[in-house]
Amino acid sequence: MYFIKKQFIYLRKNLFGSTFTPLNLDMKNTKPTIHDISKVLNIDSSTVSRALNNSPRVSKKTKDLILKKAEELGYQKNTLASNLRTSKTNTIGVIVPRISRNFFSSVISGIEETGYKGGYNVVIGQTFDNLEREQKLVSTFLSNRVDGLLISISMETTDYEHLENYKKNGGPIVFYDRPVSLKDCPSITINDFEASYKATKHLILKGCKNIVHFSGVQKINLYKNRKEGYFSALKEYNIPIREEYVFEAKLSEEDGIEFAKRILKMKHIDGIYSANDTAAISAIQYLKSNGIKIPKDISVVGFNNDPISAVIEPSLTTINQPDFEMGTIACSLLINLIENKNIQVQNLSKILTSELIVRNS
Amino acid sequence: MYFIKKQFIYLRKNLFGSTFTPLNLDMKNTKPTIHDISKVLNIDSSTVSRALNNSPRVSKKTKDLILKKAEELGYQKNTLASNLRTSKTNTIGVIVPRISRNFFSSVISGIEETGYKGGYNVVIGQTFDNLEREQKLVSTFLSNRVDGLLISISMETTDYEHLENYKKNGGPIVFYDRPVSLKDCPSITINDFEASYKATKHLILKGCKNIVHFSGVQKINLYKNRKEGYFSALKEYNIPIREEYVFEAKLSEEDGIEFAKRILKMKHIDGIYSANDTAAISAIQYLKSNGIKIPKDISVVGFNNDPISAVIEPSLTTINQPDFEMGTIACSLLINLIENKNIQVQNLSKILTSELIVRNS
DNA sequence: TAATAAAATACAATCGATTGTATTTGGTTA
DNA sequence: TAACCAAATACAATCGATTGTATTTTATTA
Repeated sequence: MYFIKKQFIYLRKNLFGSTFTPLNLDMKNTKPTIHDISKVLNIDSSTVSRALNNSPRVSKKTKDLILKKAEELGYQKNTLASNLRTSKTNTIGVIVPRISRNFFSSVISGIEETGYKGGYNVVIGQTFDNLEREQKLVSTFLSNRVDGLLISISMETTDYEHLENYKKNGGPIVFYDRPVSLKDCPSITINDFEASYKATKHLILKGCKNIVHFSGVQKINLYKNRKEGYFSALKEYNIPIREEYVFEAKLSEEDGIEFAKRILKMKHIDGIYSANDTAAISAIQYLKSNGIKIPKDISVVGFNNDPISAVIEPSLTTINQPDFEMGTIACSLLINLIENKNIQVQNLSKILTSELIVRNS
Repeated sequence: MYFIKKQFIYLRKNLFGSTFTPLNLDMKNTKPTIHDISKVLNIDSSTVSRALNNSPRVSKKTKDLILKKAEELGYQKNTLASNLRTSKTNTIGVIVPRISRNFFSSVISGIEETGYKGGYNVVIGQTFDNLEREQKLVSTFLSNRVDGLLISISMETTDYEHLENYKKNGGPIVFYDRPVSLKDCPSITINDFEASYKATKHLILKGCKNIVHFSGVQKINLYKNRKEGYFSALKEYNIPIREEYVFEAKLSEEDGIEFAKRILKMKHIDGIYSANDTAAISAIQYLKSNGIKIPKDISVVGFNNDPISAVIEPSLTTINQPDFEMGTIACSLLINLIENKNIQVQNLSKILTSELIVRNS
């Protein structure tokens, strides 16, 4: 029996073209498996597996033998098989609105850094702020058995069934930047309220009386909090709160231009606090091209500290967020949840602090 | 036998807490499989599998029955098992120097777009221009049995063993932006030579006589080609080629500043042609802060058409590349290679055309 | 109605690694 | 040297879906 097996291997390795080759199929799949190693060395595949995983149940002598042969044959573990058996993929799914936004790509870098250190692969998907895409991504991640999910929800997301489904059948979820209050799902966010308060106060102290606020979709807590912070500063300085001073949109470049047009019509606006830099910057450009002097006529504060904000003239006063750090913290928290199933999820959420960067706008 | 099986299912589904439950293990893994459907309906699992894959070998009647029950049980295919059996993952691996660069995130968007349309998941990894990271990523993609690879190599990559290994044991490779001449691996690039020629010519026609060139690592063809294009324009206008006018580095922000310092020392430089916008922009800023007028004293042309290039003052003349398109073309070519194993790989490479965008620098 | 073809379904092996249990080997003690 | 224990290894089931082959059922024709 042993001899036959050994001979079989021999044929397989050396007589490809020969008529003696058992099956042509063998030519396709030349990748060696633990069974190949097992047959060549006449050692059971279970021992081979244990040796490759450095189990204490295998003697050093056979371990060396197996490792050497594995190297020699160019063996590489078939992760698919391993994952199937252990029902663990060592993969983290990341869902992000769009990677082209500097803030998000920095968060991703933080996530990857921590993920790789912890032995996890990181898989990234973009939603482009589209709900359908988000659902599809979550579903893909679920059927690919990603061990856990890091997500910043899309602007269109109001229904959380896909997330609840993942939580139930997939694994833990950690929200970052744009949280959702879902049972047992912690979130890593920044102190939007305080940051907004500081930003608005900065404008007030510079003498602005009529400050508009560029805001995003209110279903996203982050934008609500930023609006509240803006209100709170106005209140403190006895400036009347006027709902018509709050502009809502997706805060794209086009939205910024749209808002700038509105401001020109309103005539008496002297301050802008925008919930992101993208809209602030396009608004500044439009206003400048229409003869408005920044900051003489209108002062502007943005949010995110995009690289462009330092380059535009005048350079943009904005809020800097600990983006990379947000990624590392969210990721290590998620890994913690994946590996310690019985952890208490209460009080795991974290609010990071951001800072106002005063520039020339 | 049948009855026992059926009863087993019954226990499993309804008597969780009961002492009659066969095994506690069952409580962990509640995700239904085709075997669960098979048992409940008393239909063989092979038929269930075929029904779910809409095989013509199953009658419409049983198909409906199975699909309904699958829906009812909340069945979701275990992709791991499927992938293991078919040894296909329907996944494309993308390796990118860094996603934070606008050019690359646009390429990725193009790749995702095409990938999803073709039924492929897209997995992204960043190298940060580090060889070790690149090798690790390729190895991870290989052992995760990604169906094909799209890669823009890192600046440190001079040895291609990891890629050859993937090609041999993994699947097809398509290069984009930064190609490597590896057997049977086509590439999608842009006409760097012509674009550079045009950019340099533009500076010459504006009256520049002493034009320096910011270049990248010469091992990367792209930078070599851009340098050649620059030389070729100089030659055509009988401007002496001076090797000391070519600055080489990784073209980071810091490199741009470093280069600007050199230019200040050289005194007589009146033109800069940079192989990317990042370095061009930081150089402009440094030069401006040192009293140089752009473009009066020194004219500048960049490469990439980063969003910042339109915002900086003066706005930067640069080369716009069809980034999104590069992604879609590279991806559909790769899918083609994955699905048609016997395709002729000759002449599949493609060179896209880019255009000079004249602004105020 | 019997014979036959075609359609529908069941059987069983497989993908490659993991892991609980059983068996063998080698060393130690009485 | 027999008895015993621990270390090392082998056996066999399993993860969940797929797929070639065999069998059963149904429909069709003579």
